[in-house]
Amino acid sequence: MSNQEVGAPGPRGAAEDCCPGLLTSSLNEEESVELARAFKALADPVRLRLLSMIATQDGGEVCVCDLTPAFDLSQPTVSHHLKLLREAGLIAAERRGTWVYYRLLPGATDRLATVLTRAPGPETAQT
Amino acid sequence: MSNQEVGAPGPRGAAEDCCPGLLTSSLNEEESVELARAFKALADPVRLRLLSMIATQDGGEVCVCDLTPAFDLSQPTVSHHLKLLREAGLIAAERRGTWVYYRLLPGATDRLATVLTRAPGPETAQT
DNA sequence: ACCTTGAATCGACGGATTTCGATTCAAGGC
DNA sequence: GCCTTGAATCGAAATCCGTCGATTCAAGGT
Repeated sequence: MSNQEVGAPGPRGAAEDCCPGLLTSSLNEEESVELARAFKALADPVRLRLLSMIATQDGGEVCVCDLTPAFDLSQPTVSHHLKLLREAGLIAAERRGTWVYYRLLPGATDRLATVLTRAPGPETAQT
Repeated sequence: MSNQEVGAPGPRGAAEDCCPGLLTSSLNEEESVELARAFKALADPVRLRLLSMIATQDGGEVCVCDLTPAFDLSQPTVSHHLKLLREAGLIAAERRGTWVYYRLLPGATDRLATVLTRAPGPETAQT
C-alpha cells in the first residue's frame, strides 16, 4: 500500500475504480463488449510476447527494431500486432529519430487484472 | 480430453509457481501459446457474460436452462460458448437429472489475474 | 415402451483474423 | 537532392470463429 505514484509526472492509475470485476457483479452487454475487445488483444501468442518484452524491458521502452527480429514473422506482421496492442490501449509508441519505441501503459493491464480478481484490490479495505 | 482438476480443496496459490507474470519476466513461445489460449476464451462478449453470470451466482452454480434465455442466441450457440469456457478450464459442468449446472473454477481466473499483475514493488518513475 | 424436455453435437455459411509481399512514409546521411 | 534504413500501410490469400438449423443424446414422466 505504499503510494504508487510518488511524484510521477504522468497521470494514471484510473483503472481500479472503473470496473467492479467480472466475477463479483454481473456484466451488462455493453461492458462485456468492451472487455472482450481488451481480452481479444491478449488472445494471441505473438501479442502476448510483444507485450511481455515491452513490459519487462529495463528502460521501460523497446525499439521496434529489437522486437521484430525476435519473431519468425515478417516486419509488417509484427507492426500489425503492435498496432492492435496500441489500439487496445496497452502500449504507446514514440518515434525518436528513425526508430520507434514502445512502452507499456499499465492502466489497461491493471484494469484487466482487477476485473479478473475475485477479492477487491489491495487499496480498498473491504471484507 | 479432459480438463478439469476440480476438487482442489483449499486455496491453491498455483499462480505464482506456474507463471511469474506476463509483465515481470519474458514469456517464451510455449508459454505465450498457452496463455493466449486462455485469453482467447475471454475474448468474446457472450463468454464474458456467461462467465460473469456463473461466477456471481449465489449458490455457486447455474443451470444452463437459466443461462440460455438470457441471450438473444440459439441454444446450440450458447452451448458452444459454454464448451469453450469449459475447455479453457474456466468452468466445470455437472449434470443433475435432466439439467446441467455450471460453476466457476477459480484457479484459471486467478492465474490470469496474477499474470496481468505487475510486480508489487513501487512504481519506477520514468521519463 | 413412448413421448417430452433439456442440452450437446454436426455441417454449413459469413465475417473476422493472421499472415504475406509490395509499397509508401519518415528521418538521416552522403 | 538522392539514397539507405526503419516502420507503417495496403491489398490479398488462407485460416479461424461465431452463428444457425437440424439432429442426436440424456433423463424422466406417462
